[in-house]
Amino acid sequence: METILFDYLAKYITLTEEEKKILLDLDVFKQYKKGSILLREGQVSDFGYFVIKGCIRSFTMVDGVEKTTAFYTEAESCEPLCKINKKPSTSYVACVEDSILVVANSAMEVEVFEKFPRFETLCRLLSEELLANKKAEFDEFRTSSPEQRYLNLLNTRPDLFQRVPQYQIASFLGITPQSLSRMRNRLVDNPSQNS
Amino acid sequence: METILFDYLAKYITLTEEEKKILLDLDVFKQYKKGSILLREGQVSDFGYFVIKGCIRSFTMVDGVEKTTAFYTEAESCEPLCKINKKPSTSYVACVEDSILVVANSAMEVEVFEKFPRFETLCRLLSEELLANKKAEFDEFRTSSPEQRYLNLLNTRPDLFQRVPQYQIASFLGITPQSLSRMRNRLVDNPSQNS
DNA sequence: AAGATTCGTTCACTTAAGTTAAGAAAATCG
DNA sequence: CGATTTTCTTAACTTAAGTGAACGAATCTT
Repeated sequence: METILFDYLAKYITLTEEEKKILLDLDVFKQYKKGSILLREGQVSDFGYFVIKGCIRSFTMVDGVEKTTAFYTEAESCEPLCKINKKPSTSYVACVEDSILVVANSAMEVEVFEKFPRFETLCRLLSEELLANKKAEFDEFRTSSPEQRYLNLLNTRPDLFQRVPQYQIASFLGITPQSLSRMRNRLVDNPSQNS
Repeated sequence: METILFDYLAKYITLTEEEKKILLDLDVFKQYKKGSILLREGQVSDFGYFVIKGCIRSFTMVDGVEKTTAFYTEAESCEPLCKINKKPSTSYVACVEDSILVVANSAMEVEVFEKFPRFETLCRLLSEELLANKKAEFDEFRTSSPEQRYLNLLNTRPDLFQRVPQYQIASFLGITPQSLSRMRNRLVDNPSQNS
């Protein structure tokens, strides 16, 4: 179980056994059942989540309708906005599947940074990389049609279609479930511009 | 001129005079004329940009058409993806106006981190905050119609409409210039749901 | 100031997404 | 296993965005 976390971190720095122990001693591995809500609108929470196994999603409620804004699966991490800006959350975070997560708050991070200063470099690099990736993903979204976004998601995250209800994928693509259903028919009837 | 930079940084940590001097000694303030291209598709560059005065934008070329993906104005910073992943850039960065920028690369950052370790904490916090903001902005985009995005941009960055050609704003909103022009007419004829 | 280019608007037409509603299919739960 | 709830699909209609083309206005250039 820890190996998923340490393999992920190994891309940035190699941890010593002692450093690994510091992390494990924090007792950050938690299990959640499908449907568990980790963060609610209005809450101010300090916790971030790293997915060991399973899938979590964030969404907002707009006029009583869920709008899914992100999916996080194995080796991805979710840092809610309210953790950074300390304001009540405007979104929800919930488990799409039974999940095992690393759950940590800012106090735990500071504790680790003190015992183990290299960890802050790691977090900086990680956060810079996540930012760069998020920008690239946003650029892609901004410059694509719903159909291109759908085909792109099929290529980049095919697993999501097996794990997640379609209406959640639809709002993730910025369209209604009806449009997604219709679009898929269009594409099988006329499989022209699939990449 | 430096005050814009230091005021910005003051939100995160208060710099000593000595620390300020270290930054100024790097000689990072540069002037560019409107239209200057800072980064081209295919280049691998290590530089990031912080806007002191002026406006820069990033865009990609898709089938010979520019797609604007970001505008950066006073006290905003632009870290191109190629700086992080060291791969050839897929996008351009250019000056929309005559601009004064802080231009710095990774080597300069490392130099500062060594002389002045608190700067790394600052960069981590900054980068975490930028990531959180980018996610929020993306969420907003994803869950809005083009019209809502336009009204939202009018509220949040009204200055852009004075500084930037409309066809660039159109692709920033994810639509064509024709659609934007049409939409504005619709809204003045029928000023119903403006916030 | 004249000429060239860029930019914004308009128009007619096509295509796709939103909306509302209904029902089928699948998953969940007792 | 059957009942209930959730999810997906289909359909008819409405609305808005994409496309291609044309033209005038604004802006650069020299």
